[in-house]
Amino acid sequence: MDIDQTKIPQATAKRLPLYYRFLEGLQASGKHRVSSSELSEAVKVDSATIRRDFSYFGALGKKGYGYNVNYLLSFFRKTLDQDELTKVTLVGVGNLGTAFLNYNFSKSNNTRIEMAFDVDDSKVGNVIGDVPIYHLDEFKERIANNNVEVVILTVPSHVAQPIADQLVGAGIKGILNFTPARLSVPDDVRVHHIDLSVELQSLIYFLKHYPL
Amino acid sequence: MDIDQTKIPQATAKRLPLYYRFLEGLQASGKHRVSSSELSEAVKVDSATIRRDFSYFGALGKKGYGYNVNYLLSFFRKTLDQDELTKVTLVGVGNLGTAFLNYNFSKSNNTRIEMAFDVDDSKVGNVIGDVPIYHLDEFKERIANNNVEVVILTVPSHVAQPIADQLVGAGIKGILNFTPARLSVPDDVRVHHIDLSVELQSLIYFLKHYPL
DNA sequence: TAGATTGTTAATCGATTAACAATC
DNA sequence: TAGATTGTTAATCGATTAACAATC
Repeated sequence: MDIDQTKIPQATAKRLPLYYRFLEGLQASGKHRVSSSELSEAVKVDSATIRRDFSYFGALGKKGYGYNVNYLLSFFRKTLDQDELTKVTLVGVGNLGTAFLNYNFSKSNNTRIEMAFDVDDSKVGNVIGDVPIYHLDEFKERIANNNVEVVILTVPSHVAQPIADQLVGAGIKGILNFTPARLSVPDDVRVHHIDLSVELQSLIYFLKHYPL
Repeated sequence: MDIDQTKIPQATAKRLPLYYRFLEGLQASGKHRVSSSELSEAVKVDSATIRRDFSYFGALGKKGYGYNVNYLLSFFRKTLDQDELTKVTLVGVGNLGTAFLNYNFSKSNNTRIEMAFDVDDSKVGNVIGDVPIYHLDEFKERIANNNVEVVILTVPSHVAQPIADQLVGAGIKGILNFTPARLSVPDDVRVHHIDLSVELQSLIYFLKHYPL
């Protein structure tokens, strides 16, 4: 029943959550109206890019006026499915995993870390940041009952691939991979990779070799 | 004394640390020779892209043979300044900050988190993962003695901008920003932004709207 | 030599952005 | 109307990749 959004560029799609979050802030502060140049200043994206991004969804603004905050927000709420709760699971309750459980991502969002998994029996049975920790062996049965599609993967890198295989076998369709390992997954599984050490290394490289 | 590397595309520069890490693994496993297609399989980057990336640095391989692991590795070691230690500081010892301190990034690398800072007196004076925690008020004087150029920023988002201003005032040139806030910094300061919640949101958006 | 694999050419693709006519 | 700001055109830019001549 979707309008064909296939043509929306990936770069645009990646910015949508950012726009959304800022618009929430605007609404909370009671603003009713915003221009692409104000938005640009706030989210650090060129104003032409913002107008172009919005235009993929039709004519959302009014010439000479700008955009109506409430309208834009409710439009993006639908577009981003902010009404449906997306259930997320975390696998690997180490340093980083624990931080994410406490952090709890979800703050006022449509996502919620429902459960976490680990193989360490001293962690299994505990609750961190309201999230219960189960043994990884129970993964498949637990998510089957729970309709989970996305996993945040924070395990040691040498077990990342076998565990990813297990997750995929259990029906997971999206993995947010914080492991250094490059995962091999079937075509219908989407992996977004955040490689913290590469990020730090490349920042340093840029600093030394691309003076501003 | 640098060769002019200004022309190396940013996309290439971002992949260098990745190549480097994988080559270290190859060397450790005793391999002497590797082809662009083997590399491609491992790091999930098209083999033509890899050859193109390498070619920015000259002819690093041999036709019909591939690349010599040791040679490539020592070349990239120089290029990535893996011999110089880059001192890094972490600001904001909350959940995420603590995870990074324990995690310690640096594992066998050229980076080391030297110090951490927070404003919470119950944290100041502690040591986490060998890293001492100081009060943020001491930031400027402590880094002045220490030659630190890069900060990992893991503070609450509502204080991110004022604290960034303070860091910049102390002479910091690179910030790895884990805050949702979009930072305004002078032109000569480089900010890489990792927005965890946007990453999760956009993964979910892709899953729902870009079926594979 | 025969086989393998590089380095590069050339085409394609996706994303960005200046500029401005349209129009509220 | 005068002023402001959109939505879009057109140009530019940066990155990717198929294909293949060169050559080890």
